[in-house]
Amino acid sequence: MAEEPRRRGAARTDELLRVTLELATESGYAGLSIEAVARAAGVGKHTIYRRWPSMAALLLDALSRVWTTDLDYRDTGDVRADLREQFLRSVPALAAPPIGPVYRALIAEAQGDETLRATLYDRFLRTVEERTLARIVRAQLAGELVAGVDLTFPAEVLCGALYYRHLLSTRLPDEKAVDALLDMFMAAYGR
Amino acid sequence: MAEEPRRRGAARTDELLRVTLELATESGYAGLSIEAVARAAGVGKHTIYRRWPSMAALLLDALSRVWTTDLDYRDTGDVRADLREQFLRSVPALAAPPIGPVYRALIAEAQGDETLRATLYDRFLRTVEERTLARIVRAQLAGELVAGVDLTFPAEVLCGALYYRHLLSTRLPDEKAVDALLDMFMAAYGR
DNA sequence: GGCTTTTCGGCACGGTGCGTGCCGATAAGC
DNA sequence: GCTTATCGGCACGCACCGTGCCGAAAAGCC
Repeated sequence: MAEEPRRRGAARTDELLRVTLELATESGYAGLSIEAVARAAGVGKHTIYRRWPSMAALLLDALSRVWTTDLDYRDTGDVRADLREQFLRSVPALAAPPIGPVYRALIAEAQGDETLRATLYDRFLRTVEERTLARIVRAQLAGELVAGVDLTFPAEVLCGALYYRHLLSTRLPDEKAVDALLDMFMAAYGR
Repeated sequence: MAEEPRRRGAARTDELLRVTLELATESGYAGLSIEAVARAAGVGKHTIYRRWPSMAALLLDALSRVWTTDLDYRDTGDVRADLREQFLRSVPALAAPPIGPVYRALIAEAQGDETLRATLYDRFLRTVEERTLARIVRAQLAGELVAGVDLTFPAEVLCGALYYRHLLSTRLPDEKAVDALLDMFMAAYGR
């Protein structure tokens, strides 16, 4: 039994993030606590507290590891099809472990912590809104959407409608919902 | 010191809901626990557990007491103005105590409890969506909106966009956001 | 290579809330 | 006036929080 030497520093940090995601996958939302991560990693709690001030901070970093940038929209020249594909692709990705449980845990903690709510928005949701905005602005410049309209809020509405279902209902956004959302968007701004 | 006789039965139940709302107003989200309610009401924990199986159940009933039915839309014949008025009116009502803290506490608990999430949706959000739908269907029948379109999803999108801001961002829906949302809705379905 | 410094795992602590069990007291129902 | 259900109070074991202290082990330095 060759004893693995104790890892330290950056290697430990990385391993802790990995263990956190594993734990989220196996135990789900309910099992996510600092004690549980320490136990699963065979680590003292100090080793975690030295790196992150709270469970929320740890979860934010863990989420960053898997919040892949493949949320980028394609640009086939058909804005409706590109939005549709991306929306439908993001639904299972957001709901499945490890993203789903970690995300839910953060949302829950953020309800009682205004600062965390702002951080969560800045690090994840704002990016989603911005990329959505970028894609529809490109469509606007290409003549697919009406010109002369500020699309910032419409981009937010598109994202908001999807997250509303994720977080507040038990129905995930399905094809029907996504199509209806895009119907509304295209009816408003399509040409 | 005329001792108030111990209240029992329905009177106690009512008082406990009142105390819960008071506690939410004074201590906010963080102070909401069964122990805290029992302490504030001068009551044994059993007295609460006998009535509600969990904090979430207690909060749901408490929320019902203040989730006033004044979320009803007016019907002045101008659907955009009626929606706008109602949206702007609901924003501070949802954010302020006691609704704000209680609602946040429920959202937080619902993240780890699928059943609660469904109950929360059924008892509150669905009503909001249905009343919104009813108002815009009336407008459709009155010829204010285009005919022959199913407005179920658009009603959900309207509500979803507002709740998205409430729960996931630090910016409450303001006049600009509501106007932009209504711009999109009217551009899509107005005549 | 030997020494110092930092990080490590392990353990224990007090604090808080959970959900339950057991009291003797008290109000309600008959 | 007597029975019965509910009451408040207290205690328990459990879990997690965030912190402190320990001796061991790795990393860094000369």
